[in-house]
Amino acid sequence: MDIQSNGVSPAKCNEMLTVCTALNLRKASRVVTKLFDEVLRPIGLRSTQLPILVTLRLLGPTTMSQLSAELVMSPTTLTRNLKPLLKRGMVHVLAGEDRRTREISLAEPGRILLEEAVPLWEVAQGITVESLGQARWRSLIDELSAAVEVVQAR
Amino acid sequence: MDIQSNGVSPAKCNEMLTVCTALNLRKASRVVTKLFDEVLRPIGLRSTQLPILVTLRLLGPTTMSQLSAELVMSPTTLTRNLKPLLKRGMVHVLAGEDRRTREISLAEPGRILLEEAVPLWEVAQGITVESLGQARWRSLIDELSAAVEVVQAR
DNA sequence: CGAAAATAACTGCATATGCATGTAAACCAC
DNA sequence: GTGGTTTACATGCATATGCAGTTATTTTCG
Repeated sequence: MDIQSNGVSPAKCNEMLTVCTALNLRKASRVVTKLFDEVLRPIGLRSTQLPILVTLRLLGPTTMSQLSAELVMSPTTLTRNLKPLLKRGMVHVLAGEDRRTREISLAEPGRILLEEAVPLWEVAQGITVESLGQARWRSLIDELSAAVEVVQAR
Repeated sequence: MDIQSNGVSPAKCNEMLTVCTALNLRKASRVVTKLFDEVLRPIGLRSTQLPILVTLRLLGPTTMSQLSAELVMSPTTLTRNLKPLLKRGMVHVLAGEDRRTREISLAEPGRILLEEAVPLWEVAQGITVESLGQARWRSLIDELSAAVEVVQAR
């Protein structure tokens, strides 16, 4: 509404910080990831690594593409994220039948680590649910799922 | 319920992937960040950098601690995130009166870049709001804010 | 005042994230 | 069946993220 601009208005700045979808997601992501990382630290797992083990347990041997699609993560990122798990012998990576592909699978130590991780995950998960309250938390999860679906499909 | 364990049950794995607060936040964060990055690319700004400029515009000259608290970001991370902006001359970093601190401020090119960024931000923001629908989006923002508050205060 | 404690920021390390590009294998068309 | 296209994955580059530990300064207290 200003006749001559003196930069973006404070009001606009406030609005951007308050309602920005990306910023709010990133902030919440940082805070919650930090919580899960703390709880998982005793067994040396990161928030990003646990879902990889869980997905492998569920899918059985699979390819990079499949796994990255399942995790909604770029194949590039998955390549790197597998490295620490591979170094610790938690997963196997073999050449696939189609020799362009890799066959990723959960190694025995990974299966055991996953078992150890579940109770810790329950703790971290419980903290988030209780902190937000069941109703609010349920709502959050629903909307996050919806967001992933609709924005990705765009 | 199994009498003898054969690893974490598929049902449990499914549950973890579906309801994990950290995983859902990270997935949504990746997808939405990617959208904002795409839209902001023409002016060479990342999703993380825009909020820094906006916050500086709002706070005026400030310190690392203040800025990082405002952004809900570790001071460590802020140190690195400022580097690309500093290299491009978008921000000033001077010694503070208390010589342990730095005085961070928005440089003139940063002020201009911020003006260019606003209409692009509106586009990305609009896409997320429309994709989710006003009601769902509003709800999402509210719950994300709540999540940051309660989990951080924990 | 001077030593210990507290504070602000940075660095080394490890991982996370994705674009652009490279490489190899499979597929497809003629 | 060979040459172009497509597919699957990896690498180089740049940034994002935070812990542990370091350095410089300030504050606190005997």
